[in-house]
Amino acid sequence: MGEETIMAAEALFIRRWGEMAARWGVSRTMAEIHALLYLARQPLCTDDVMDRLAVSRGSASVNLRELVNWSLIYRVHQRGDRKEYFEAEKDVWQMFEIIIRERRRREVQPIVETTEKCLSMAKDACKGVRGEARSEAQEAVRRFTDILEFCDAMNTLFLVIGKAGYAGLKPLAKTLHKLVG
Amino acid sequence: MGEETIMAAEALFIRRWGEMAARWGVSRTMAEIHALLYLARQPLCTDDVMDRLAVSRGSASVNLRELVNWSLIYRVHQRGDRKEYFEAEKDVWQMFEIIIRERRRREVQPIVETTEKCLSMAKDACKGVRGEARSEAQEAVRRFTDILEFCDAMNTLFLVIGKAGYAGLKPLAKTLHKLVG
DNA sequence: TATTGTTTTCAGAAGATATTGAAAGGAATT
DNA sequence: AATTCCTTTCAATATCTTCTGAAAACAATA
Repeated sequence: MGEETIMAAEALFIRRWGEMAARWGVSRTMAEIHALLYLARQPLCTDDVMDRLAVSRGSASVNLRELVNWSLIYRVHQRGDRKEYFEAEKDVWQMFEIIIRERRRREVQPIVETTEKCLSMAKDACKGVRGEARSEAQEAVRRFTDILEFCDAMNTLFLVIGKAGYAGLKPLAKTLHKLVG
Repeated sequence: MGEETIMAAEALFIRRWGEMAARWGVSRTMAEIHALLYLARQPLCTDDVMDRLAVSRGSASVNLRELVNWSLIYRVHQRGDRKEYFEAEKDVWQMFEIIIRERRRREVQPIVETTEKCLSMAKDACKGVRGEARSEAQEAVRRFTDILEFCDAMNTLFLVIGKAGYAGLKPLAKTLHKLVG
């Protein structure tokens, strides 16, 4: 006992981590590899990943590269071995920051830019018309503005959280608790 | 001019909103319907949705129901009309709260529960072994604990944000800015 | 340079997810 | 009770995503 229990716990965690990721638009295998490396005590190579997760070499290669792109794992080398090994970022707060930063850049930036463009179009439309059509345009202006203001507030919030850092998070939350009631 | 510009702006926004959602694991059509209703000045019926987005009756029906389940849109009725109409929640902050609450319940709760179970397994494993195997188990305990502590901190944070409400968010962010430097 | 070990690529296969459209189900009206 | 209008359901289909495995590319060593 002991060894097998650990393996079972790891397998359980890896599976769930993958399932969760799938629901957030991240490939299951990529997340499973990430979880495997997060739990591993030493760097693993492609074959280790293939064996532990039963995936093909192609899939392991592609997903490992993607994880390296996200900076969630690092390439490391072992002296006297030609193989490449991979090691996960183990700091959970760091992981969080990386994921937020990347997803914001890739997935919220575009919607913000589009909404800004839509807002400007709606404002133009306002000028050109009177009556019913105008009040419709004004309504559109309001909706787009609401979205943008929300994004702005969230932006500030994450900026602050980032600055606070992990250490600062708990005291931060406590302070807020008082502040807010 | 004016009318067409507004339509163009709305179409642009709807498309982008759908694309973004797809990357967060939400069906594109469902998000497009949501965006359409968010922008609409009056409630729309199933046929309106079918016409504007060029989707089938089945798809419209399923996705509308799902949006109602999420409480992101409401069923409304128009006097003298047997059709059902749908109206979106227009308060962006409310939308945000609904989405966060639901996704947490559906998608983060499971990983937290699993991790708790994994932690307890790892702790058990610790007791049963000595030497190398034990230090491996201890490492696992640390990793699982890190995840759980992070989730806990995030939990508190969102609790506070929820309490602050939208009105409170901007002053909150400002206060924090000073607090954090 | 040939050999050997390793990683990457990518066309085709498999799998997962979303959509369609027609039929069945409900409910108000005549 | 029959008709009409509207919504839901679901099997078949289409679409989109991910994986596989073998070949090509690359790189270190002999």
